[in-house]
Amino acid sequence: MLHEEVVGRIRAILLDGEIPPGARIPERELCERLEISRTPLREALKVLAAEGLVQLLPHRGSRAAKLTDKDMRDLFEVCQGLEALAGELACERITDAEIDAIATAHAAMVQHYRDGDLIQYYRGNRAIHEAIVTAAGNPVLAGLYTSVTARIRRARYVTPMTPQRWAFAVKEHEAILNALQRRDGVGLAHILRAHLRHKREEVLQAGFAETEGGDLTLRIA
Amino acid sequence: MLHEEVVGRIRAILLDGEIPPGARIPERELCERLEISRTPLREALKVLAAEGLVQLLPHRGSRAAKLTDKDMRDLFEVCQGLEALAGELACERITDAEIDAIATAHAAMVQHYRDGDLIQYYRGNRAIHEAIVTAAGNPVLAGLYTSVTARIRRARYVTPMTPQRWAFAVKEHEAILNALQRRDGVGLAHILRAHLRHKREEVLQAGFAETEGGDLTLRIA
DNA sequence: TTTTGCATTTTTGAATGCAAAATTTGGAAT
DNA sequence: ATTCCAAATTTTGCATTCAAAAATGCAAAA
Repeated sequence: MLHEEVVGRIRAILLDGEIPPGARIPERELCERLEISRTPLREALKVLAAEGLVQLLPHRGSRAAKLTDKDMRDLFEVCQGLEALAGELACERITDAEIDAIATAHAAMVQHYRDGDLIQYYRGNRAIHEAIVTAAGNPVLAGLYTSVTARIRRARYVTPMTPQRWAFAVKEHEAILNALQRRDGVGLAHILRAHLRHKREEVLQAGFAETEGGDLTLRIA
Repeated sequence: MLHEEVVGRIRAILLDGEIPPGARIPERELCERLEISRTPLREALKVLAAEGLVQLLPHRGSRAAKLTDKDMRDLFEVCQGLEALAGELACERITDAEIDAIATAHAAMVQHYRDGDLIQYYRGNRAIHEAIVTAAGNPVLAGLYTSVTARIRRARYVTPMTPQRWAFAVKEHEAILNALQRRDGVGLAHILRAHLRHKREEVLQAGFAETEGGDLTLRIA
């Protein structure tokens, strides 16, 4: 198994919440499970620590990183900046085909909204944001975005989605698609920022309780 | 020696250009020099690879990362976004004392400009930008900024600084300080973006020739 | 019953050793 | 002289091993 693959698999374990935030990472167990020895495992853990997903305590092992409210706020702030930048760049560089693909994804997402399928809605939502970042054509930006969103998602916050908020989010997405189609970079940046600011407010207001055995289910309040 | 220290020392070696971009990283030599064995060294190299300073080639060792023009462009673009964000946040959060400190640093930098001391000027310049990022009060942002600027600086580009360009850069810095003092976040963001865009154009135009034994001296054309 | 000090066990962090892969070297054939 | 191929050497990647640090458990004392 290649180094990058080891990193990827542990990252997945963390993102899936299989090892909850704050929990110790059992080296021996992971070694057995991944069928590797401690050396490559530890190399991977150090990389993930640099990414912010793992916390290394000298001589006291590693833990799955636990985010504070402040961390969460900071991450959202950066994410806003990255998405706004991506939106501006995307408007300069996106192809018609890419716009069409996003429009299709948008329509599918709206259908999930109408169906009341929150999980599929979130999935589609994410795909759209990622498509915009990809369309920006900047791998450095894409890398940072992936890393930051992973850390946010890692904090398995569960905001109770209200019908009003949901409806509003969909409206915002209409505006996002519209700005993209008009290739209005500045406008898109503004909308994306506002969109994320709202999301952040919801999340922080809900307290995104990062508890050990926290439940993962998406709720509709 | 602690893990973080090993990473730091190797990073310094790379940033100093002691191992030039594209050159192989001699594991054995570095081990002897840092007086550590290969295990911790390799852990550090993997972390630096995740940061983008080192390139790992499976079964073929590691090299100091070499940036293409595209990489450089991407890094500058992201840097612009990060600084703009930092500027906006800084205007919301900066204290009077911090503004005073930056004003002092600015004055010192202008004096270096008048003295024609390019090295000191660059040093002061960097300090100001870093102070703005710090004033944003967002460690996540600060971390990304550090990492991105390190990679840019790593590409020891040497733009021949012309008197006109230098004078213009100083003018821009006056505007930066002014916007900060007025706490005009949007304005500051714009200025910072333009400032970096100009810098990028200079660098890319100069070709930032990333040659093995490239000279490190700062020039005034 | 709770707390403190010490011995034991476990776990971490690093060095060494070994097998596999790649590079280099040397020689032969064209 | 050049090119191609095979052997030798070097280097990589990982498993194992070893020393040190921290956690645990237990007994004795308050």
